[in-house]
Amino acid sequence: MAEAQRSADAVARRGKGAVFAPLYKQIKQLLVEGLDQGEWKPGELIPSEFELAARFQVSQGTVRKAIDELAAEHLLVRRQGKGTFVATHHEPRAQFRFLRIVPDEGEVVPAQSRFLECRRQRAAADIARSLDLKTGDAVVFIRRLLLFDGTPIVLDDIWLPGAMFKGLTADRLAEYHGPLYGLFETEFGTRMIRADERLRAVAADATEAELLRLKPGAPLLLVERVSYTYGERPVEVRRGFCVTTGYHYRNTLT
Amino acid sequence: MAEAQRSADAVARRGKGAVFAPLYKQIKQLLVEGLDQGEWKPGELIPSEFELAARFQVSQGTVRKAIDELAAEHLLVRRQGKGTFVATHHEPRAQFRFLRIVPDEGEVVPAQSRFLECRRQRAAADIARSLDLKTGDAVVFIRRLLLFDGTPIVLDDIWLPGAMFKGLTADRLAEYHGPLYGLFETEFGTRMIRADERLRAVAADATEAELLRLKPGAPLLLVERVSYTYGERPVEVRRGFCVTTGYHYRNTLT
DNA sequence: AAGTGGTCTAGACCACGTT
DNA sequence: ACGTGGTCTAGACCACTTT
Repeated sequence: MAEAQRSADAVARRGKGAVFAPLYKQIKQLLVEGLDQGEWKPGELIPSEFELAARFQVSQGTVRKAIDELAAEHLLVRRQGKGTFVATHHEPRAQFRFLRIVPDEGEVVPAQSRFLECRRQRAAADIARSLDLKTGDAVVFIRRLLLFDGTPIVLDDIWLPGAMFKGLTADRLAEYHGPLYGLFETEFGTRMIRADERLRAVAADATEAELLRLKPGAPLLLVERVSYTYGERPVEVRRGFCVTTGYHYRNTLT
Repeated sequence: MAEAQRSADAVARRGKGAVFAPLYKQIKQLLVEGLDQGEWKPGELIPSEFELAARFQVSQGTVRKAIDELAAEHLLVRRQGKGTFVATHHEPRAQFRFLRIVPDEGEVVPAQSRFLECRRQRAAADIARSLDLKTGDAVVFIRRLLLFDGTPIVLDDIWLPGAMFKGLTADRLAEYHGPLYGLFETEFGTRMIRADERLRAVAADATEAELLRLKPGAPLLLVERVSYTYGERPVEVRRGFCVTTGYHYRNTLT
């Protein structure tokens, strides 16, 4: 593309007072839309950089920069010699990205899930607000225990938008093995890509104490999470009560 | 630089069985060494991309990629039209990078520090191990309260290598205003660039309860931090006891 | 006007994986 | 041998800041 053409494009890209976005950001946005709309599904190979460059009428380097950022955000995964793939919660590398509770010593080992409840209900005001729903809208409520080495360590209460998770039942959960986000991705086409968490220390109430085999009043780490899919759309609220004797929540500040 | 020369370099870069590193990674390493050795100090302007390219005998694009990564890691800060600067804990943008305790509602506001203790002591075994010291080596111990809006919210116990923080006294702390890491950077030439944290819920003991105006046994969020400077060298151990009523620890999973 | 980082392009070659 | 991503270069122009 000639330089004069480039300049014209750069100008054309801005509307009257509209926000300016570099070409590679626009390409990035187009790729996210493709992912969001399911053009390429988790685990699949996306077109090569040159193919995408031809499709979008830009140079390969511009596509590369867009993909670079998407790979940094874990939406895509590059594999040298093979191509670029849509990230999935099923691959081992992504397995522990959202699991921050680990044993003080020893290996990070997959946890076992025990589902206690799974039913449809109407969203309370706070849950509805977090999920961008209206109070009283249908939600799926899940309660489960995470066991490490046979010991219950985390009690999770989870709320999901009912419209998005039709057909999610206790049986479906019980027969599934692997990370919950893998199930959501494969069975319901909803991929979690980001989450905000708020952590607190609280005293265990009677229910939590019984399920986690503690005395009421024992300190628990409460992790309140809101997870987002493509386009910053909230799709999960989770409250995890964690036993932190022998286990901790790990974090790296960068 | 001619392509044949390039190839020769690429081969020359590998020793016998030595690890391969792309040129830009090597440039990045050289820049980190310059930062570590104080060639450019926090807040200062580093040479332009073209100057660095000339110095290291590579193209500007290669220097750019090295700087890109260092900027992503918050070691450098780019400012369009002005140049690239060494990151500092004094600038507002970096102010809250290591402060994760925030009020549930309202603005993130700077906390007030009240120093309770500052003395030299011999390192206990666990502290020594975390700081890469020997048990019994000199360390500086600091105890302080962080107050938000006049209320004590965090009790921090901090250990620093004695050799690195000669001359750090209670008076020095008391007369200083601003983030602790700013003081460390300016007065002791030690810049914190990364930290690992382990979070737990614990019950307040008598001392913690008194200082934080709680009842003994009240749940507290315990944040154990090890901070690192250039080259992954640990330089601080911190144990923060946090009141999480009205405040929480915020985190984003990406 | 001059200097800096920011974007975009085009083309070369290297490293890796598959055919 | 071929196709993919990964690195490196060179040069153009844009956007921002200071002189």
